[in-house]
Amino acid sequence: MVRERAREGDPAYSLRRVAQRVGVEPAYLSKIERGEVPPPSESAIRRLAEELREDPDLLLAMAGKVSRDLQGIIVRRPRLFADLLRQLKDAPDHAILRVVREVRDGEW
Amino acid sequence: MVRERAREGDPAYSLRRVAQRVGVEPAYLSKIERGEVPPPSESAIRRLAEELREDPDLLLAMAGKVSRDLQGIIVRRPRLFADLLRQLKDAPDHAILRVVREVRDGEW
DNA sequence: TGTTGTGTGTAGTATATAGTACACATGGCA
DNA sequence: TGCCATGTGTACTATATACTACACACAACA
Repeated sequence: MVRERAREGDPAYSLRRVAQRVGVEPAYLSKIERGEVPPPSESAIRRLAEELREDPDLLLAMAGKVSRDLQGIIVRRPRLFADLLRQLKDAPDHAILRVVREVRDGEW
Repeated sequence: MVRERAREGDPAYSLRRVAQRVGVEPAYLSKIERGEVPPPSESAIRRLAEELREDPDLLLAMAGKVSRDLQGIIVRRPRLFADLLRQLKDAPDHAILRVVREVRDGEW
């Protein structure tokens, strides 16, 4: 799953070593990387992301998943956030970014 | 699960009849309503929502779930939407509503 | 040339998910 | 008082999820 073979050459990032540190069987990690098995659990993905210094939300997305904490945010105010997301579904990236910035800079 | 016993008195909305129309066993629906079992699948919740004329996103939220289509929106641009949601996590309702309206009224 | 490390194939398994099937007690009403 | 519909308790069950365990073939290198 896009293990950083960017770390190619660095033997510390061999499949086996990474699997060991992340706490899964090497055979399993191998299959995950090649998409031979369905994506692992959120927690395994998080451990992998940390190990590889990748964005957890990104790796989760590659697995077709959404972080539990984001789901929690939506679940607390489902109608509000459902509307928001569907509204922004096809909005260009820059428009969404602008909203993020607006909110961050406390326009409310 | 908040079956509309608002439809109290209307025998068409007895647990058994609703279960029948929704396509689940009465015993199962009974347990769902009393929280005796974990929430049903998204598709069962949707059928229930339609039958009871309730907002699917709301019923899904009560079950601690987020609609697959909303997840799909996030999964396509995880970093953008993750930021947005975390930014809006504690924003007051009216601020979020304002954003929804802004976007709808094409401020981009 | 034997050990060590590499990735991978096959087989199996524990737990969770999402229900079904049937029996039972209760209350109305004909 | 026999019948019918109501909600519910108990006991299963099928499928998916999330892995482990072990064996194998290959390559380097000492």
